[in-house]
Amino acid sequence: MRKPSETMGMAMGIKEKASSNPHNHKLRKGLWSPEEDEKLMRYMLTNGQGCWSDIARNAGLQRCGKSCRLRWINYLRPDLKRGAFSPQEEELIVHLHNILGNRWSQIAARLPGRTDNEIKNFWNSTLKKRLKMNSATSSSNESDLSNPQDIAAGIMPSFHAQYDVLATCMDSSPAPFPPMDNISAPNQFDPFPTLNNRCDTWEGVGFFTFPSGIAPGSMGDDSSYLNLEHAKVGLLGSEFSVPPLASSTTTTEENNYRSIGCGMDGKGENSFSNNNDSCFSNTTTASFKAEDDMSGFGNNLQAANLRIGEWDLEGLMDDLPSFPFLDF
DNA sequence: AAAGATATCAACCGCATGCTG
DNA sequence: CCAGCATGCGGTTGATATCTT
Repeated sequence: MRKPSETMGMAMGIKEKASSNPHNHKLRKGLWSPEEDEKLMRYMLTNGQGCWSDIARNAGLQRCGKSCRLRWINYLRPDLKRGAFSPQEEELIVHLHNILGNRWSQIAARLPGRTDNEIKNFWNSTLKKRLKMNSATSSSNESDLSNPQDIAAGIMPSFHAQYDVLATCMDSSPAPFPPMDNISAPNQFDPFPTLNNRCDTWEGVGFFTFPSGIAPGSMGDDSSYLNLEHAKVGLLGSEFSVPPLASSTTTTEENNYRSIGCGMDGKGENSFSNNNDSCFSNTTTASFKAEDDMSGFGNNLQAANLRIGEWDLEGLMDDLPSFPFLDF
C-alpha cells in the first residue's frame, strides 16, 4: 500500500517548480507540499470556511479554490479518521453501495471521518475486486450465472436471503418489478450486476423489504412507481439499520454534505434531502443516468422503460436507528 | 537485484446545480 | 431571464509503493 510521504510531495514540488515561481501567476497543481498544507490548515483553523477562492488567496496559496477545498476535505480536515477501514466499515460501505450506488458523497455522509474520495478509492481498488472474487468462487461451485439470485449470492452471500424477500414481493405484487428470469442473458453478463449503482436500476429493490400490507409500487397512482416511503432495508432476515447522516460535526463542510437538495437533478441522478416532508411533496420522474450503469441485467430493465419516483431514501435511512456495530 | 505488473490513493477534470447581480 | 461564479459530485488519471517473476 502506498503511503503518503514527503518524498511524493517533494518530487511534485520539483516538478511544479516552474509554476511556483512568484513571477509566474499560474496556479500550482499536483501534490501538496507540507508547507502548503500548513498554510491551508492554519488559515482554516483561524478563519474558518468561506469562499474557497478567497481562502486560496488569503492563505497565500497559489492554488485554485477548488484544489484547496479538495485538500481540506480529503486530507486536512481535523475530524478525518485515518487508517484502514474496519471490517464493520467495509460491510457498511457494501450495504450502502447496494442501496445508493455510486453516490459516494451520500455513502461518506454515513461514515463519519471518511471522505467520498476515500470510499470511492477503497471500493474501486479493494471491495469491488474482493466481491468479484467471491462471486467467481461461489459461481464455480454451485451457481448458474444466468440466475441473478445466484450472482448476488456469490457477491454477497449474506444477502442471499434478501433475494428471497424480493422474490416474495414479486410474487405478490403487480407491475413494478421486472420478472427476474427476463433480467439477463448469460453471455451479456455483467460480472457485477448487483454492485453497480444499485438504486439506479431495479437491481436495488432486491435489498428492500416491505412491511406487510405495503406492496411495492402500490402506493402511487402510477403503478410503475416504486414508493419507498415505508420500505425498510433488510439484511439477514432482520432489518438492516443504516446509520443516520453524520451529525456530530458542525463545520460548514459537514453541513454541506447534508444539504443536498431534494429531487432529481439535471444529471438524472436523484439527490436527497434531510427534509422528509419536502422530499415527498416533490415528485419527479427519474430518468436515471444510464450510460454506464445499465450493464448486465440493467439493460433489460432500461428496455422495460421503468421509472422510479417519489424516492425518499434519505428519509428512509434517517428513520432507521443507528448501525449497531459502528462505534463513532 | 532488477524489471515488470499491480495496487493504492491524491488530485484533477468536466459537468451540474445553486446563488447572485 | 440570463450570465458569471462558487461549489459539489463522480469519473478518471497518474505517481508511487509494493508485489511478483
